[in-house]
Amino acid sequence: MELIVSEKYNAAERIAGILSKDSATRETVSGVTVFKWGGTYCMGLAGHVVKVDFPDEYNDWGSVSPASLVDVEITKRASKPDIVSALNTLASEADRVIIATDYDREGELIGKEAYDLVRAVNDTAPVDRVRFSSLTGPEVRNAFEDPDEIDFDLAAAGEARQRIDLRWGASLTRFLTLASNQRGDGFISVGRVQTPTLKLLVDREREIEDFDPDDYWEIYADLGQTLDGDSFEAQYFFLNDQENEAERLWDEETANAVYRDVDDASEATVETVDESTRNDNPPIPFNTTEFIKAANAIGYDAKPAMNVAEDLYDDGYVTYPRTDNTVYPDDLDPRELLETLSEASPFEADAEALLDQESISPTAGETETTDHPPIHPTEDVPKKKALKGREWEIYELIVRRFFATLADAATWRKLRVDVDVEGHSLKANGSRLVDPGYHAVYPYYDTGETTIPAVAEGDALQIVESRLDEKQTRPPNRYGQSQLVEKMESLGLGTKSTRHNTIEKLYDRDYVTGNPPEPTDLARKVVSATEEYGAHVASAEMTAQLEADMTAIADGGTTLDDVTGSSREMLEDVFDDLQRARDEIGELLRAEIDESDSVGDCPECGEPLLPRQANSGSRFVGCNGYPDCEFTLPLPNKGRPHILDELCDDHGLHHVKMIAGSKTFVFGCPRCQQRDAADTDDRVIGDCPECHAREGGELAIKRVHSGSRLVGCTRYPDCEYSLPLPREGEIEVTDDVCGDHDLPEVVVHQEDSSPWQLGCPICNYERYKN
DNA sequence: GCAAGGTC
Repeated sequence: MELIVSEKYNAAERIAGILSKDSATRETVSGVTVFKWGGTYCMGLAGHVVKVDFPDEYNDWGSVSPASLVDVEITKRASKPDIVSALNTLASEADRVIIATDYDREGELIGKEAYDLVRAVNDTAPVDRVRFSSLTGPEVRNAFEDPDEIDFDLAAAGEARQRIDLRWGASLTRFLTLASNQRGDGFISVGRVQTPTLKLLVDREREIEDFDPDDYWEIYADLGQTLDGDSFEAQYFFLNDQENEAERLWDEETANAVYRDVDDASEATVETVDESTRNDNPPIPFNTTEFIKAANAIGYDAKPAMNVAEDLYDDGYVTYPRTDNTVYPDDLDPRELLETLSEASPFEADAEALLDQESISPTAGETETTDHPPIHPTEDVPKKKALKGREWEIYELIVRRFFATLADAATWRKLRVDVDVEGHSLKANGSRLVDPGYHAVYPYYDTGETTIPAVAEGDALQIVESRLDEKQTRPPNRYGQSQLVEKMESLGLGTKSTRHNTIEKLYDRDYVTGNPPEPTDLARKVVSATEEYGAHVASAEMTAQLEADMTAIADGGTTLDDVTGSSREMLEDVFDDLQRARDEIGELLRAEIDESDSVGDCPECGEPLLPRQANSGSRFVGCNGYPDCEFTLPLPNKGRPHILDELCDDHGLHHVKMIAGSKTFVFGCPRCQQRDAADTDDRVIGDCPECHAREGGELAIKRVHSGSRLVGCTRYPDCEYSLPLPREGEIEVTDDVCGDHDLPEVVVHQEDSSPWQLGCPICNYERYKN
């Protein structure tokens, strides 16, 4: 017996129909419908039927540290038990198995998963792989006549993605969730695709908030043959330094001066009249992104649009809606499809008009793939009554887009008139649609015309009215859903099948609200936390790197283990930083800030000031309003900060104690410490042994940001030479000079103890080292 | 309860 395995039910049905010449019968195996003819069975999977996961004992978030997910083995288990069971049953009896999953990377992995399942119950039957670019008779028959082998390297590339996504996503999600004491469905989710997508929205929101508008002016005049007849609008322009045409005046004085001239004048003289013809080419075929964009324009969000398209596909009315392809395959005969569509009354006239064109040559986009054709209607045309309102609306959009890709270009007549007013130039642009071309069958684009009357060079026109508009530059707009899908596509984030789902997920997780999606406070905090501590997962760069690695795996240039191994090392480093900053991250993410955690109110914005730790490990007091407010104060790096009840008389801030075992000490008011540090002028005590000969660097006693002191080179950061000094006590620089190092001897005066003869800082450091 | 990717 021979077994054919395809990626989905619909494909299995088509393949069975083609290969059996429609003689295949249905049978049910383990509750799954399969197709049978002669000695052949054909079954469809449902995409991935196995799932990567951690071992069961790692499912308890409470008892397993998120960091341990970095190293634990990843297992696979059946996620579609019925289908796996049907495959087992059929595969165990098969003498030959043919993998016919989609012709793309994920299809190769799904095929390899089926191969593993087959091999578990049957270690002898040969397993072949067939690849075809469309589910049509010639393509499919061709592929089965000349079968190939599974590309295990390509499948391994897909598996690398699975493993890396699971490890990073699950471990970081658990870490952030637990660190912020979130419970239940309030978990804080991050991932390679969703977090950079969210960051796009947050970054744009930051841009909008930070936007500083500029004033500018525009000048308009309404011109007519007579003062009370028809008029048209002309706009002032000038040539800027680059000799480009500009309409915006950035200087109020100039704007007023030009406007006075125009306003005082009563006539304009026509200088030039330019007439031209512009071709307006029809749009490219629908891939998923183009479809979502068009559906968006008629009021559908990304996810609902895809849901309707998937329903239409299931009913057989349109081709597969998840595709990157923008080039119709050779086996699509547009004329034949037009004839079929013309038999359906609502489209008859438009289809006939297209069939009457001199030639029919479809447009094509830049992306051509091998798995599915661009979205187009099938030969099976539904009656309008058979569909719900939304379904018909989307179906009509797909039919009309197909029409548009076959239609002629539209032609516009453009008219440009330049006039002179007192030495100033004004222009008017008119446009008229002389041949509607594809617009006749695709009425979704604006074809508004701007009319300008016939004028000739040298004509004098009346200035009916003039206007000085004061305007301001505006911040960028938020991303709309379809723009976001396009941006994701250009960055390689997600796939045709997932982008709309990822956006939906951002809504479900309370990361965005409204439309266009606006990021919530939680989203800003999650993005800030991941930017600071797990930057790789917040950046689209991770995907770019993964794509490159997957290509290398597929080409045999590297291996799955190498790629996942170095990814794990990187994740380990991320966790080193995360563990150190766990408390700070928790505070950052927690919705309500506990007053007892705060040093006081930020003098700049009033938000609570909180002890934090940077990626580098260094501690500081930061404003909870970050990143909007960047106010900080120093903290020592040694020990954990503890907020005391005692308040500073000068600044009203709590004193801070640093808990560090026997080295525990009271740091005091961070603001006083900052002031004192700033007041301490660097005292030069000698030459830098590292760089004085070459660069003239000198050694000075310094107090650094954290409040600790050192002897360091004045050329820091170019020269990093430094020697330690004690934190506490007043430092006296004596006149005694060390014979070995030519530096003064130092004495430290501490409260409650006799002076500490520290001596030459270099000698002191040598002793300390030993 | 975690990701992203298939598909239903």
